[in-house]
Amino acid sequence: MRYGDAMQNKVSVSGAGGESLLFLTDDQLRRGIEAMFFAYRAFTADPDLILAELDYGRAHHRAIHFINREPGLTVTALLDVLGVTKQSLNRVLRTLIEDGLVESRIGRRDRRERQLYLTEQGAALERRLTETQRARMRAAYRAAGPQAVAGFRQVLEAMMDRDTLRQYRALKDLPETP
Amino acid sequence: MRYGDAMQNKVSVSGAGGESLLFLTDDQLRRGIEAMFFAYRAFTADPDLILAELDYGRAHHRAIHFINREPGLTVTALLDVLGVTKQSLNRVLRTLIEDGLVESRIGRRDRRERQLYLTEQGAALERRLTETQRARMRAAYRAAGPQAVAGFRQVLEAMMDRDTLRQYRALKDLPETP
DNA sequence: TTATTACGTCAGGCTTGTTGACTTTCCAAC
DNA sequence: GTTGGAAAGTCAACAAGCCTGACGTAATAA
Repeated sequence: MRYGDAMQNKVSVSGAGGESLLFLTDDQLRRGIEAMFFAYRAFTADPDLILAELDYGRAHHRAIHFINREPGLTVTALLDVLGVTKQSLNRVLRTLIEDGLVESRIGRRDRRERQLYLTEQGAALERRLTETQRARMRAAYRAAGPQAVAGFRQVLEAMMDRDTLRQYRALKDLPETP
Repeated sequence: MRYGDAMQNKVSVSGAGGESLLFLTDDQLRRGIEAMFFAYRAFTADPDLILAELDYGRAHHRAIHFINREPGLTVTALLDVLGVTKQSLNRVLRTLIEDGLVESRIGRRDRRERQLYLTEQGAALERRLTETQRARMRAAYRAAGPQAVAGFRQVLEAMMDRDTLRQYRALKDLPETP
C-alpha cells in the first residue's frame, strides 16, 4: 500500500487538460477543505445551542427542517432525504410527535402512508432555529457580496454527487441552473 | 413564546441600511443553508467509506488531519482545534497510537507535554483520505472557475465566528485577507 | 514546598446511528 | 377474494462519539 508517492506537493496538474489550473495547488485545495470544516462547525453552532436547551439534537432539527420545507411529505420521502434508517428516524419522529411539534396524518392517496406536518408549535421552533442560521448566512452574504455568493453556491453544488444534487434540486421552487 | 411573526416571508430587508440587498430573500438564504447541508454530506462521504473499512470514524480523520497539518503539536493544542473534551480525544488518540499511525513523543521544551506526529503509516492514510476530498474539491473548483472559488472561500470565512476564524487563520501558511 | 499545568484514565450517561426480526395495515395484481 | 409486497411502526441489541465528574501522575513554576 503506497499512496500518492508522486503527488507529494505543490502544483497538482491533476487533469489532462491543463487549461488555467495554476490556481489549483494542493495548498489551495487544503484550505478549501479546512474552510468547509470550520464553517460547517460555526454554521451548526447556533441551532445546537437552542436544541440543547430543549433536549433535542441535530437529528430533530433536520427532520423539522424538511417537514417544514415540504409539508405533507411521507416518512419514506423523509428517510430518503435524510439518508438514515427507518428505526433511527422513528425514534426522533416519535418524540417530536409526542411533544406536539409534528403531526402525522394518514395518507390521502395511500392510507398506508403517513404524511408529516409541523404543528403551530413545531413551526415556531423551526422559525427560531432557522432564523439563527439565516442571520449568520445573511451577515456572511452581505459581507462577501453578491458575486461571492454566486460563487459560493456554484462550488457547493459542484461538490455534490449526482444523487445528492438530485435531492437538493428537488427541493427548489425555481430551478435556475439547467 | 412567539417567534418571528413579522418575518414570515419573502424579502427580508434585515438591516437598517438597505443598500443593495435585493438578492437577500429568505429563499436565497434557505438555499444557501441547504447547499451547506448537502455539500457537507457529500464532502465527508468519501473519507467515511475508507474509514469504515479500517474501523475508524470521522474523529480519527480529524485528528490525523491536524497532526499532519502541524507535526509536533501538543495534545492541548489539538484539543483546542477540535473543540472536544480530553476524554473524547484520548480514546481516539489511543487507538491511533496503538495501531502505529501516530507517535506521541515527550515534549522538548516542556516534558509534561506530548508532541504528536504521524508515522509513515499514518501519513499514508492521511494522504489516502485527503486525496479523495482533494479530488472532489478539485473537480468542483474546475467546474466553477477561479472567481467562484474566491467567492466560496470568502463566504465560508465570513460565516465563521471570531474564535473559529482565529483557529482557521492560525493554520494558514500565508494569510492573504487582512 | 506548594500550586498549577498537561496528560491519562476510570466510570457512567446521552444521542444518533446501525442490523435484524417481526407486526399491522393497506394497495394491487392475479 | 386471496395473496404478494410495500409503507410504516416497534422491539432489541450494539457501537461510535460525544459529554461530565473524579482522580492520579509527572513536571513546571511560583
